[in-house]
Amino acid sequence: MRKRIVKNPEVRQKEILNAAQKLFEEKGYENTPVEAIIKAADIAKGTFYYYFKTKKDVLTTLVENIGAEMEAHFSSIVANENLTALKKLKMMIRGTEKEAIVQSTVMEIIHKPENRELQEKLNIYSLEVIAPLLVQVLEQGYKEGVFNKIASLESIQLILAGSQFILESGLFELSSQKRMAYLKALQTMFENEVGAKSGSLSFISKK
Amino acid sequence: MRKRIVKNPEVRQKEILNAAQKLFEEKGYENTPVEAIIKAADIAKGTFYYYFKTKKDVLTTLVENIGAEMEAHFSSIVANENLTALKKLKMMIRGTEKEAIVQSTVMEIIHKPENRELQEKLNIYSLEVIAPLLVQVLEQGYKEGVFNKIASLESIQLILAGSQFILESGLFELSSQKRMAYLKALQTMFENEVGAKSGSLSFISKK
Amino acid sequence: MRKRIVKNPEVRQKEILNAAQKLFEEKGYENTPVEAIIKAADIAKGTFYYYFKTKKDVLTTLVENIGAEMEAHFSSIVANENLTALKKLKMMIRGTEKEAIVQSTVMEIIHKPENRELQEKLNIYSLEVIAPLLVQVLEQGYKEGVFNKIASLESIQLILAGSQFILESGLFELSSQKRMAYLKALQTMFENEVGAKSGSLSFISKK
Amino acid sequence: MRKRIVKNPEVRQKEILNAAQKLFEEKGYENTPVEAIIKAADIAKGTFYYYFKTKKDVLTTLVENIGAEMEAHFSSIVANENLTALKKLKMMIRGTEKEAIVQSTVMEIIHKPENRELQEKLNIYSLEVIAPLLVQVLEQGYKEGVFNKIASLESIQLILAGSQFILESGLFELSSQKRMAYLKALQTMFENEVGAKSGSLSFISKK
DNA sequence: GATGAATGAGATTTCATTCAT
DNA sequence: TATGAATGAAATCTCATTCAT
Repeated sequence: MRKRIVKNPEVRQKEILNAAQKLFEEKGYENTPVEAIIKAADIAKGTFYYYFKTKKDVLTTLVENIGAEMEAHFSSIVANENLTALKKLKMMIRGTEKEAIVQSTVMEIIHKPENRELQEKLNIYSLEVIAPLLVQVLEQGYKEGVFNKIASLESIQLILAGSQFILESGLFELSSQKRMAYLKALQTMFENEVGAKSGSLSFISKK
Repeated sequence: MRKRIVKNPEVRQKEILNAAQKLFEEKGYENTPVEAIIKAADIAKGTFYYYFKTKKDVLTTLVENIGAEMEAHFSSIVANENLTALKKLKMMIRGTEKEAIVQSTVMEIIHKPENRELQEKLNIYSLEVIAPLLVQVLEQGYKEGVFNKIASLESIQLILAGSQFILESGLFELSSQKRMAYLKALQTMFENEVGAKSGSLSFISKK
Repeated sequence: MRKRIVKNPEVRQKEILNAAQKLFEEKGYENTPVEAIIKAADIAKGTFYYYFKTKKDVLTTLVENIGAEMEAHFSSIVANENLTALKKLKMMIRGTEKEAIVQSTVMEIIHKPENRELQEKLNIYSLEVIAPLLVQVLEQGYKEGVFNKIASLESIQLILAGSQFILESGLFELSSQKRMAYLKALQTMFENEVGAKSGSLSFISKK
Repeated sequence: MRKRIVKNPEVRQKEILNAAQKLFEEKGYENTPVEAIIKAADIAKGTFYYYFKTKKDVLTTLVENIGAEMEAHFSSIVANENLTALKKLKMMIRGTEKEAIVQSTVMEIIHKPENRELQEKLNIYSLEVIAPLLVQVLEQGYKEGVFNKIASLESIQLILAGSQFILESGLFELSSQKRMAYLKALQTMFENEVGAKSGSLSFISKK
């Protein structure tokens, strides 16, 4: 029998989650047997089911955590008083170098078609949490005079949802030309929605 | 042992599809074991796999058929030379009474979150097939002078994808107020994209 | 974490036994997880295993206690110098009103087929402890002249074991007629074994 | 993947049963994991659960089969017109050399304490099937004049049940002396019940 | 003495899929 | 073409028991 290793439950749960995340990342959710998670986390099967009701439960928790990270990340951008609305928007849409790295892990997982489920949950999260933050930035932009309309939360969500489905779901194979065309469309729609000068949001479609 | 019942292959395949569609509708794709399909179709397991390579293959075929119906339906609208672009747009977006019925079956299936898979495939189909038809109508509208821009296929797809995810995925519980707000946003975006007079596409958000 | 509640060890053990007995009674030994016992006794798992080596150990202790009660009960009957052998025999086999109540709890537990284990252990106990007491009474009866043979311990045990298996195991569904037939057979066998007049032990089969 | 081996379902079931019986015999029911049966029968796990609902189901079927064998065996003895009642009784109780071998397999399984469950079922079977056959023989003996009473089915069942519990359950460790004492008691009880001359059933307790 | 996280063996279930007939 | 027994991977579930704190 394996040596009993007692740990702080939260730490243990975190470890299981980390192991699972790594595996989901590498193989996808469907292709990761619970057995693999157990081995990676170096725990007993019983322990797994002691911490999580089902395998899907791991996924849910994972997404919730990732979502919370995203929220923290974007919130901090929005809260930063030293940035202009445009700067913020750019950071939120394109990511900065540093943040891009943070994102990469998350996004790699998300962008695999096997991870549809994860993806979908995260998309929902984006719409519910990130979209309102975007709106805040747009309002700031309106105050700053770079935008002359305030886009509704709904329209932002529609655009976000659309771009997630098309650009990030991995359900479409997009040539870089195709992708660019979508980004251009996105840029235009955004500019329209906020009443920004044409081209002012060109960072959206800049490679 | 069951009596060996030989049937016209196409008939047999249709029977399996019908049985499967009904079950997917009721229970969702994931919650419908092949076992259930073969019972409903009154065939042996082997027969199922004689007609379909995999369970997913049934889904794919089903979606293709539904998609083809959708395409036929929308194509006929688009091809109808007696209709104005606005009429066509309205019919395509809202459906006429008759078509609404046709759609209902399809839509019932689609709107359940259990049917993620079915839904997604159909959404893709919509973007690939219906969106171009919509663009054709928009072009007709441009010629007719009701629109003063030609929206790009990409922007139409983005909008369509967004509204499908938010309004039709069943992933969000939408109060009728919320739904209305989204429809309004959709209307505005559409009007912006085609350069139509504000309110000219009010049918989108009319209850 | 639960507050650490320290109690008198004997009290604690008694509480665990009581909780277990109640559960075994209701659900049977096999269908009572240790989990249930600790909840009922409001203790931690570790505490359970501090007091009892195994789950079966609880059962054993329980049976020993019940057995000791039974022994005390029957011993007191046997030791009573004011009773004739026949009276004693009657009390031991039929029970008096008062004793019947005492027995009821025990017997309720015993008579369920789920409680095979408990039952079996108690049956063994009966054979080892009660049977010798019965023999003592038979010897008294011999001295009193109501019996003209002294039955061997072995024959008494065989009869006792048989009647326990058939009449009290709960493994057979017995109509009252059937049960009566067995009791009659039992009476006759007993009378034969002790050389009593036919009918002198009729209390065995009296309803 | 293992080569698919299709067999007549009855044959396959028999094979599983045989494998299980052998293992139960060697290790006992509780100590035989389903996994072991699967390996021994060289089948897939799915196949096991395709043929048997649960592990216990195997046991039940096994006992039913054994019971049927027993019945056939004893029935043939009873039906044999060339044998006297005493001969038959002897064969049924002691077994002939040949039959003893047949029995040995069965009995080895049964006599292990781990197999309580199997044992109990078989005991019940004995009482329901074998006891009536015994009564038939006793009736034959009555006609032949060797017995002068006809024992009731109930009394035979009580005796049988008692001897099974004490002598064959494995719940008691019996010295050969002790065993002999029980057999003697049994002999006497039997003689009493059928009104046979004392000693006429001495084969019961002959070593 | 007391706690509850951790263990791991094993039974079941679920199911898509394969293949000998 | 059609059949259904057979497969096996994987998810769960159930639990008695252990042990570091």
